[in-house]
Amino acid sequence: MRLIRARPWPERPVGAANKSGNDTAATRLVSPVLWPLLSAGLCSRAVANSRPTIKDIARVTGVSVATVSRALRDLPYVAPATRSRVVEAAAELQYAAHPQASRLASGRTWTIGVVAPQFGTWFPFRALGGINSVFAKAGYDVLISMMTAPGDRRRFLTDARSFCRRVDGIVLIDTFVSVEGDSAESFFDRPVVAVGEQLEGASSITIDNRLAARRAADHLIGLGHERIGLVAGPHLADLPTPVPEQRRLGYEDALRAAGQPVDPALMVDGEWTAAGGAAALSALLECADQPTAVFCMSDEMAFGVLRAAARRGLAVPDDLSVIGFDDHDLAGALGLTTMRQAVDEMGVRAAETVMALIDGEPVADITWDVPLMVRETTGPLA
Amino acid sequence: MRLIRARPWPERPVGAANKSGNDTAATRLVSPVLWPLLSAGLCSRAVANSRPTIKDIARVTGVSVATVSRALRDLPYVAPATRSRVVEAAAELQYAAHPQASRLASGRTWTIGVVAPQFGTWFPFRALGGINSVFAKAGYDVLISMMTAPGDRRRFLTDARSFCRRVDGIVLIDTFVSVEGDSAESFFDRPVVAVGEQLEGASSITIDNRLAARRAADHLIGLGHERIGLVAGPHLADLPTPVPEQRRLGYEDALRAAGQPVDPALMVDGEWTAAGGAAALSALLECADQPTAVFCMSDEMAFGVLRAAARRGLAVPDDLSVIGFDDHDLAGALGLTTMRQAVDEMGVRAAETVMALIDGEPVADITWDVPLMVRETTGPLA
DNA sequence: GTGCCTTCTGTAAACGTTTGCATCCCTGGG
DNA sequence: CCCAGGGATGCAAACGTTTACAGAAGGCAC
Repeated sequence: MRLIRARPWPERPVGAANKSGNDTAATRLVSPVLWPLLSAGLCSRAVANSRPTIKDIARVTGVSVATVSRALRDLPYVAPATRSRVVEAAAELQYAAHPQASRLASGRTWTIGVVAPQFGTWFPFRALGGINSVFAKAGYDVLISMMTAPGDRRRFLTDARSFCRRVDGIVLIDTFVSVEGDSAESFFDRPVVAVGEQLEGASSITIDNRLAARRAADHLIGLGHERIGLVAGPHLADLPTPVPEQRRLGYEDALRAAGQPVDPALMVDGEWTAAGGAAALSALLECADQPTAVFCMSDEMAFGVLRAAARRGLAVPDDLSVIGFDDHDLAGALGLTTMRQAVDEMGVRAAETVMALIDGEPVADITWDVPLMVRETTGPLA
Repeated sequence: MRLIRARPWPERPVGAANKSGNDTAATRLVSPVLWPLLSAGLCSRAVANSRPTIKDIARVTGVSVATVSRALRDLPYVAPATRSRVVEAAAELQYAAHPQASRLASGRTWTIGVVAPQFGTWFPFRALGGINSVFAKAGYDVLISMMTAPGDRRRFLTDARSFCRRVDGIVLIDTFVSVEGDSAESFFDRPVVAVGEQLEGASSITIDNRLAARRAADHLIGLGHERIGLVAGPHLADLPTPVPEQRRLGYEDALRAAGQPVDPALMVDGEWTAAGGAAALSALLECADQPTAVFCMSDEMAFGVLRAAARRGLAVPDDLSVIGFDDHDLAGALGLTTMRQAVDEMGVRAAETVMALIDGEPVADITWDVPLMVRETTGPLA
């Protein structure tokens, strides 16, 4: 991709030339259209700085700024001939509206805020990819913001209030913020869509974690396994998410429905990381009655489990079946059986939902399906 | 994290109440400070909408808006007593400056644009994490933008020009944009820092791909390997990056320095994906003279190679040594020997560099070190 | 011809800040 | 006592749009 030169009249010593009007042809670097205006001293600072304003277009075309504004925004009540003259002049001058001015006057920012506790982990990152692709097409800017635990509450509130004003709508990703005594929409004063969580006053795009976990465990049970370990993700101190609990409950649901005992010794902590998953498998294998299958609450932990199994010489799935949760980028290539959480698609849908809300259309909460992806790490009990 | 109620005077039917002044005590939901102003009809629309402006603070404290503006921004020439009165009133009214208005008047947007060809891949994502953490602390907003091949050039240019105006500085991640006939800085009219690429007129944070690749191959050579395969990433059609070629050259440098032949049959395409890496290993193993070690241009491809090796019953590193490139999140946990490209640190540095440029400080280009991380997938020739 | 739409255009007032300049007051040196 | 100087403050003009409102011109029915 090549960018062509964007500034046809660059770096001229503005103030002097503009005011004294003693330019010679040699120093003329301005657009032919603009030149008469400049030399007549009719030019605003912005133009001299090579940024034409709506006023300059008005002067070039001989209409008022109001008409220019209407013409460029495709509003009605502009004569076709006038409109095309204005549009042409704008193109010639390479006019682009000053975003801040337009926003101040109209109140519309054409920006969407995407808020996540962090942008260093798989989930928000994948969601952001989907979200961004939609907004880019629709002409919205995407402003990202990490919502961290408020050390200074007053500062935090000011920031949050200020943030809202910069955007037309908000997408929350896994923030698990509870808005005390107020709905999300009225707190943020903007349409809000929550991905991966339920929030009062916000539309939500979620999955049924409990059901999905149950179906993962059911898959193992269906293969004949009777000792099924759980590699759980812990609660994070500053993130009050119900997700790990829901997945644990789903796992227990499946065991109970199958008449299997729920054994705390089979439930270990994997820290949401591959290294944690590897350690978790070691812990599980120290059980007197070792599991023949393991359900991991995330694919990353499952990768760790697979690695640890390989090092111990356990064959997967013959000696040990492993199922994950997420359908991480690498899961397919590594053959991991898992529950597919289509985060990018959820992000796309979240973006579409925000835009619908902004346009005043009614929307419904969505529970996204979590299909089982059977690959090569699960098999029948040997 | 809990958010306390942000709007002490919500949802009152503004126009009517404000103008007619017939409010009863029962409908009083406004702040005690604000109430007298409201009932006296002294209130601006923004306040009635529960957004106090600088004018309201001026009225409450009995000073001019200029003084309020100065006081809140810690400018000199404000009496301590005045300043504290203003600050208190602002806190009481939960005042936050209107971002667009402030930006229009001052020209400073307090926003940084981060541009990448896509936000769905490992590199820009990790970089964004580092970049965002810095800017969040420094009080900058982060605006992300995908730079896609311009289908409509005029539209693209307008967009680019408009984008620039929204930001104080720009971070380019792996965009490999060439700015025809103009330097990046003058094209964008803003300070520009490029991560992972060199660009005229931009400060760059890069690695020496050729040298790093050479050191990866040297590591294998040092272990005694004499048939070393290369799993290469292809050029992507719309992304004219020199990276794959540089890494290939580094690989060849190492072979030549060791007196080993450069055999085209040992260089195969891995498509930058794990699946592609797996396929690439299959191709390599069809050589008459099979490689005993493989250098992969990315960790993701290396993961695919490891997986394919395991399926074929090849022991790593005894039958096959594998080295990757990147130090992907999972590389450590999976024991992959690799060249560490500390993308998040590079992102942090890029962010700091942009801020330095904005503040007018001089900065130098940086070549980031790429250390060898020896783990468990490489070993001496058996 | 008159009155009334409709279409088109212009005037000017927002929008909520920042900032150059003028003014006022106070202090201290002469 | 006068005057210079500087701290503190206010006034008002930007900044570049959008938009309510007014008015002009033309068409049409009566």
